[in-house]
Amino acid sequence: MREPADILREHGLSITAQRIAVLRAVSHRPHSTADALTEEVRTEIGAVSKQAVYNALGILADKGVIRRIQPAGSPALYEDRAGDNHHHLICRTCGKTVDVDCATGETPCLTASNDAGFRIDEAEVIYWGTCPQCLAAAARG
Amino acid sequence: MREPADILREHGLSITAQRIAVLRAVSHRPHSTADALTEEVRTEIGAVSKQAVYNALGILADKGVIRRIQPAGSPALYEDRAGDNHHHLICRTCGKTVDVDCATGETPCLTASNDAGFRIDEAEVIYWGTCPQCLAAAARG
DNA sequence: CCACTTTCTTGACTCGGTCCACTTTTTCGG
DNA sequence: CCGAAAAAGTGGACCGAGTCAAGAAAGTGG
Repeated sequence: MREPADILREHGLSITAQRIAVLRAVSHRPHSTADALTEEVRTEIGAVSKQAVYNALGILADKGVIRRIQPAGSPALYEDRAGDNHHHLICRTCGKTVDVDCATGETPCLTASNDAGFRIDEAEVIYWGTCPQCLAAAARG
Repeated sequence: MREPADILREHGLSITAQRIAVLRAVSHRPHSTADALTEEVRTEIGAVSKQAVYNALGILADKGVIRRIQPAGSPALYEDRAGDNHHHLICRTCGKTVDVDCATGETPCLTASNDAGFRIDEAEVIYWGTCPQCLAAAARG
């Protein structure tokens, strides 16, 4: 990821320590919750309000700089890989989340079998399963 | 859907007025929130506690009788079409939710391009877009 | 450097959902 | 049928994630 300040400038956003730290945190720890990112930001700049973090995450997600994913039964996660509409694979046991590219190409799966007249702009895909570690743990008993 | 009481019996669940009414409500109004279903159940049997509804929805979803979907930014929705792993198409503007069958077959999309060693058991797909009505409304301006 | 806009802070609050202690129903063996 | 024992339901407190709102503190542009 490029310099956080540049990214903010390019999107016409004011440049603040909080936003820069949030961007760094997302980039450094993708697939983290707002809470975890707040922690990370605090270790970097000392203090932030939870609101500032939500604010930054919200506007950055709006601008398409970062991406928000909201898996069922979990708080929202944020990642800096945005704009390529890749998908996610989540472990039901430990919650580990990994990126997956879609087999069908660049802007994948954007065609439903029957679109019912909708204009579709995004296909969100989450694969649920069990990660290798948890599989091994289960096998051991 | 078959007789609610039979369904409950088949899954070894006690037969209660609340559960029957919940099943009927889900069947009658698919893609509803727990709250809306509680309303529906109340008109049918007079009163239920919110807990009883959550309880019934939870256990029925566990048994695979109904399916729970949790779109980003919305409370969970429930539907009685379960077990065929179909997908959903949701309007960003009005929230209308419709079912879509997957183009690729019976148990669709269960293969990620790179499974990272996970054992995948479900592929959850949500198409986001704008429904015909909202498109028309936007065009009128 | 100053006015003005944007952002941050703090703290209350909402919403969806869960927990818990207790009462009511169901179920099932006699 | 009847009467435990088990399963569900009730009501109310509670929780976590996220939002709202008002005032304080930057950032921005002339």
